[in-house]
Amino acid sequence: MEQNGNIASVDASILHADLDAFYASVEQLLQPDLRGKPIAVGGGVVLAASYEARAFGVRSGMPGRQARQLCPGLIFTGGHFSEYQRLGDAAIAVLADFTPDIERISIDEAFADVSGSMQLFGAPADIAARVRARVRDELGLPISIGVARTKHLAKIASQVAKPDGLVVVDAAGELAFLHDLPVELMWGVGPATRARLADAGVTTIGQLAQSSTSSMERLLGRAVGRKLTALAWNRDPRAIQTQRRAHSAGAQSALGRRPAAEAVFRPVLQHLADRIAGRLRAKERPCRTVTVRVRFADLRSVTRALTLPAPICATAALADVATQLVRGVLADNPGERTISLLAISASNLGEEAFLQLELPFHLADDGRRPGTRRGAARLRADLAMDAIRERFGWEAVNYASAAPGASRSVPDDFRRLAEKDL
DNA sequence: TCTGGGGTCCTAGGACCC
DNA sequence: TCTGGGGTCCTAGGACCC
Repeated sequence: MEQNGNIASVDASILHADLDAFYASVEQLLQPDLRGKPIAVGGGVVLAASYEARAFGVRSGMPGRQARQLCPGLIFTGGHFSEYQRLGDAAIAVLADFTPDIERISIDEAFADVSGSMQLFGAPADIAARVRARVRDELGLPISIGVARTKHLAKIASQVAKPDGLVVVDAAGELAFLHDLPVELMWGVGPATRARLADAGVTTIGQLAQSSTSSMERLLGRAVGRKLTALAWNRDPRAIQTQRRAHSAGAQSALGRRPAAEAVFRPVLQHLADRIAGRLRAKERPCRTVTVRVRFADLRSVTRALTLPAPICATAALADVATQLVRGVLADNPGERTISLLAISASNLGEEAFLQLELPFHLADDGRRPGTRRGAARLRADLAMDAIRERFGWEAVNYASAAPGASRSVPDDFRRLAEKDL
């Protein structure tokens, strides 16, 4: 179109593509008798709800019981985990046929910058239409796309486009499009921020734009206030990040109501540590900081972190540090005798291959002295286990002290869908 | 008798160093 | 002896997103 690349760059050329009600749509694709019906993926909690179910007020994250009350005919289904992964990847691959500049946000969502693709494939709006048609024809799934000059606006546009739609915001119409919308459509405005803004009389993005940055900073804190005013004027030129590595890896398990006893929490921590440490070893990214979270029966939760002098990636080392931290939490909260959730997170991840470290550090029983010989033996055992799992599947071997499937929690296959690349 | 599980970023206070 | 400031790392908690 234009000879000058700079002119193209001010056009609306960022796409945000978002598969609609993704897990629910996959189930309706695989089970044709469920099409047109209110369905939910999950059980104890709704992980995804079809649009037919959303019409009754069913939302993801909602307890299953409440969802059933809102929608008596609701059908719970799910379980095609490998199909979720395959179809999510396939949809992103369609996008990748039009541009290499893709930032994948999750299994069902991605940004794409097509500013360099226009000579080959036409205007961004045409590219978006072709992506939608191909995902529908080749995969059988509905996908909504927003097109705008910035990521944030493209994201809002795709939300407005749902379900199964396309919204293009051209450069001249940005603020007119934005300012009538409610503040909660902005990335970063959740229940707490929405309530604070409402108390100040701000419910639309336009009203937020009319407020001074300093008043928003006082109301919401420096970073949030500054960010939201920038977003309200569409002054947020963040670039597509094609290569993103996670900064932490974690795992958690809801327990129902269990006594706060070592015999209860130790096997759970062992299992969580096993899952996390296996990922760290697979990507050769040992961690230096270990954080645990203990949630009590009343849903109050307490976190405790420890940063080690050297990185670790042995399952037993991670489990031991986590156990000591949980002991500390319980000792400091003697009134709490019931726990409802345990979580471990590993952060401060190294870039170096752990195999090239001198020897893995292990926090000894006195909490200070490195037990390097023990650590090396533990790591060798882990690597042998990793190799067996690589060949025969994750369930083929286990630590005797771990608690596989300890509660009626989500299957590990499902958990893996949400893991980000380390 | 049931409020999941994987992440990111920000804030505030304290320790420590220069 | 008193006084001051900036930078970095760490910890605990909170809000948010998918």
